[in-house]
Amino acid sequence: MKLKESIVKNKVKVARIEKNNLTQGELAKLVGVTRQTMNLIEANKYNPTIRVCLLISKHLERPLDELFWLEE
Amino acid sequence: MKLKESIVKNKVKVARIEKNNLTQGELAKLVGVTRQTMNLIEANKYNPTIRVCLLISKHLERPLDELFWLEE
DNA sequence: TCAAAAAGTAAAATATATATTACAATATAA
DNA sequence: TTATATTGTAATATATATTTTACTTTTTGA
Repeated sequence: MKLKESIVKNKVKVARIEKNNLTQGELAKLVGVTRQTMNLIEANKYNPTIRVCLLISKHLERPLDELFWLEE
Repeated sequence: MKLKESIVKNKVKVARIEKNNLTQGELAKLVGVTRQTMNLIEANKYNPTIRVCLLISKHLERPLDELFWLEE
């Protein structure tokens, strides 16, 4: 069975900058992933796990539903 | 770099039953995953992707933040 | 300007989410 | 009861999230 085609979009980059001007590297470290992973997430290049998303949400102090959504 | 140890918990099962008494199989089909995947998610056996979570959220009409959270 | 920091990106390796198949255990309805 | 639907679970295979390493491009501050 195949997943629906819907694509996940996010506003992590905006929220990260609004949060103390964090760098990608700093946020990645807080969350516990590599900077490259954070970079790809911000660029909507893939589909992170809910644990990573919850940690991003926690450190940026923004609700999940505000940070991530389905496009189309 | 290793992920923090925090574990993702969810209340998909409760929300699924509250939503028209959906079965695991029916929800899985709506979301586009197998029943086994849905079963493992409900049992907190692993860490689904944000896309699957967003699709669950959509079909159960519950916000992500209400369905999934970090424990400890 | 210019140097340093931050961000973008890519290839190969690894870890793990998800599928597939199959069967056992439990709930439900007749 | 008993048959059937639903749920729990397990082994193996596959797809993809994430890491590692490394380099280029862009931004920023002196």
